[in-house]
Amino acid sequence: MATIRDVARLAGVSVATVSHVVNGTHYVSPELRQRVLEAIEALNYRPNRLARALSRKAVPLLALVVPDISNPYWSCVARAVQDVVDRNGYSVIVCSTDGLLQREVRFLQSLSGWISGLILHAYHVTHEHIDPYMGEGVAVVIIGDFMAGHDQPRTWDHVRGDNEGGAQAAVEHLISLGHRRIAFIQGPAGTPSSTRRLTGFRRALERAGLPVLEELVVPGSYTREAGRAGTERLLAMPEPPTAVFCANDLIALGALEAAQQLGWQVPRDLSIVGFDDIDEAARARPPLTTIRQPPQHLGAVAAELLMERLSGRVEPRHTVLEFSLVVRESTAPPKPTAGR
Amino acid sequence: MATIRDVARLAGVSVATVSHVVNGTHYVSPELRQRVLEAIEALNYRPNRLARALSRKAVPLLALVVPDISNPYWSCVARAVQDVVDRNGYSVIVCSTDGLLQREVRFLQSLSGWISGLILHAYHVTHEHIDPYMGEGVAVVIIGDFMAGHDQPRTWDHVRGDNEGGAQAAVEHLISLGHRRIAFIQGPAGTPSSTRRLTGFRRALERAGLPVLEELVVPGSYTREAGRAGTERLLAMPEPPTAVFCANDLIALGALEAAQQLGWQVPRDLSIVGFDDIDEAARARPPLTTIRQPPQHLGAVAAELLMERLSGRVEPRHTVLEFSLVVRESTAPPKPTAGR
DNA sequence: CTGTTAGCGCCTTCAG
DNA sequence: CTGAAGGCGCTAACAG
Repeated sequence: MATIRDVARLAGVSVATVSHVVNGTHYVSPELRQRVLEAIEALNYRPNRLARALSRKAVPLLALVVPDISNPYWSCVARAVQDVVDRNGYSVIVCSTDGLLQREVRFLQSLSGWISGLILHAYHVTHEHIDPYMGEGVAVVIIGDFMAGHDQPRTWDHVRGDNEGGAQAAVEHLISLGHRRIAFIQGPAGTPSSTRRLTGFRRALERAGLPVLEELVVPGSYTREAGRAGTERLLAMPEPPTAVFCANDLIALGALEAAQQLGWQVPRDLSIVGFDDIDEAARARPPLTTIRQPPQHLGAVAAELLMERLSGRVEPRHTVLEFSLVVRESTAPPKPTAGR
Repeated sequence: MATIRDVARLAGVSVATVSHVVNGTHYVSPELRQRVLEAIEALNYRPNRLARALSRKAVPLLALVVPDISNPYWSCVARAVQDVVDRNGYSVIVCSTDGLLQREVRFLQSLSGWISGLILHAYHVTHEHIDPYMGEGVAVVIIGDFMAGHDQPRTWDHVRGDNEGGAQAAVEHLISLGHRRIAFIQGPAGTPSSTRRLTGFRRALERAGLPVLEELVVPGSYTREAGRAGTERLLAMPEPPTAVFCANDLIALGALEAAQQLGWQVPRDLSIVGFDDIDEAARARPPLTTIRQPPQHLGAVAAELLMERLSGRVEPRHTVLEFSLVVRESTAPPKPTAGR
């Protein structure tokens, strides 16, 4: 590997000049510039990124840690992050943890010291896990809720959606349509987002003076399959629900498929509402009523917070994204004869 | 951040001594050792990985680039790689490309210069993409087939399964059971693995003197959903196949579900065979007949090749993994009355 | 505008 | 066994 000195020697200039043309950090006369460029070409010189980072005291590498990059929600977040970050000259390493604490920690470990910033959706990980690995130097932004009962992000930036509020609004929409037997298909057990969406679900019911029917709250995960399974189970009940609120759009999409396959018409026989408003939600047939909290927005905001931090801001910022209810065609009043 | 000099000063020793106790690279008297350890503790000293890497001329970071980490096949490969690599003191960054050339290239770009080794399943990427980014210094091992028609891995290590042979064996198994109308649900269009499995499928048919019925070769992707969809399509034909060979186990699992949901009994009404033998294959009901080519093996071999390379081997190695046909309970002779 | 020089933080001979 | 000194490849002041 050729070094900057080799280039300087071949071009007959000093290393500083080479550095300047490489980094565009200073004016260099066209002639010298040309000679330098030729030398670089001839030697196939590539700056050593390690040395550069050590010298600049700044690593142009960022990490994004999410539970499941194959979930369209997260891949959308990732894309948004990359866009913002690219424009600022950083690269980002995306890590998928499958929601496993062990893998979350492992990533932090192996990344520690190699990145200057981190965007993290923490299923499990909390301050005590992160602090030892990510010291002073690194900027951390948390996306999504921390576990309830744990310390909330303190020194870091934090951006999250309003899970409780969104869930509540979704269920209130169903109630206002006249639904009384409303089911909830949950996300992965014990995760902050799903837990909070459940809270919102309960609250809406309580506020309307409706009972929370525990048998209509079924476990799940953030997948289409879980939506299918949960729906099949719900619709097989002696007294099935007339509406189902799903912890995210993927679940809702699965619910839609399952219901249709079983011969139920949506929304005539069953209303379905999702959460997030991923791209596919609008493309479903019927298009999905959902809580809009676009992942690209989340990703962009998180990345921007990170950029700000990296360029000097010190006081932590805590952002709650706004949501909106998007009423499309998967919800309608229940049939006059309740149940089936 | 405390540096090694701070520690040395506080402990009243030289930096070399600190370095030796940190790295266990030399005997240090118990007394000094203790003092150093205490200083490290007191200062919360952590070696700067960048500086260490620059000095040692060796980065302890590796990357694994795969199309889809949420696919159990690849996550299994990843786990195997991590195990091997961990034992050797390396960390590995896992990147999921979704099979997009753009993302493959982007990773190479951003990783270039930060890793000392790379394990890569290339859907699209070839020498011309990789060479510019991964120079002399980095060890590359390719897993799986390169695109046909492109240069095969030259200077790098290469480990792959026998896609053609495996597919051929699978189909021969079906033929030997008496099947004549055999369908194939493909993987993603144009990918090396799926293309080669199709070749094996064709060859088995041809060798047995059977016609290749093009309408029974349906497009797909390496997902359960594709298996479902393909199967629904096949079984809706006026003259449906009596057996279906799936480009991987995930597809086969989807096929199984779809067939059962449509009221077909497997294997009585339809034989199904998969490829790979992921863990779920044996747990399916009925357990899946498949081509065993265990991903953990692939991962382990790839990682070991990488380790060897990193510790000095120079001549490239090219390994073809053996496969075996695992006959379980998803295949049987066709019903006497062919078709349905 | 260009060249010289002193680090960045660590490792590693090489004397003592 | 321990400490001093040089170097990894690059950047950034600071002279000239």
